Amino acid sequence: MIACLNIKQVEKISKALGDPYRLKIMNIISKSESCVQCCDVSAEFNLAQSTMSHHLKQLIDADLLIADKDGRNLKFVINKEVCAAYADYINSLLL
Amino acid sequence: MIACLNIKQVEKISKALGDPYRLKIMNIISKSESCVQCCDVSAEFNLAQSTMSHHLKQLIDADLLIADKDGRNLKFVINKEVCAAYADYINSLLL
DNA sequence: CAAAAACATCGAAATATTTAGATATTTAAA
DNA sequence: TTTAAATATCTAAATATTTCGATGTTTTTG
Repeated sequence: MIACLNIKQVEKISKALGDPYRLKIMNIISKSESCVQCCDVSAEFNLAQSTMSHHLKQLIDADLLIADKDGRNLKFVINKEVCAAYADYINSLLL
Repeated sequence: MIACLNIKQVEKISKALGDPYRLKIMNIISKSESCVQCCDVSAEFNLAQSTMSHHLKQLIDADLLIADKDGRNLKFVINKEVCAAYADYINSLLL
């Protein structure tokens, strides 16, 4: 039922999560009721816009976030399927 | 019931898992029936001994592996509690 | 259409990680 | 007790990542 990730995907996801800013971004988006915009996320950190863009790209490239372009804004949601599959992979290590 | 990890621990664990060799090490140790020795792990890879030692250290420092010194050998097992707590953290992102 | 807003991309500097070789330490075996 | 085996540590080179500023693109607004 849950998608299965290969080891390369797991590596990429782990790498994406291995940064304090990107972890916080995941938390912010996870906790928000609705979609979160890029500038909402940026506002939380003291980082250049290009840096934030880079971090978000890594989360999107790892399929942890789904980005939806809405005019000149980007909105994000957690990719629940991939997060669940990743958690599943980790849990499979302890079987 | 499951231990709760803080964001710094999650970052460290993610970083530790964000490398192909270290992921493979986790898989090898996970799949093995009994304890795995350092030299067993090294034999699977074409890496210098010092490099392997470095990778194993990172997994141990992240509390993903428990090392047990047995004479001049090191034996490893998966730290199931920490792995489970990590998977739990990931799952908490999709609530 | 010109200006502004939101985001992406590029280039370069700063920093961190990976890797190997040399050497050290600890324990077992001869 | 010398030697060998297993692992750790140190140093340095190679490589990768992070960060910013400058600039580019797209879309909205005046």
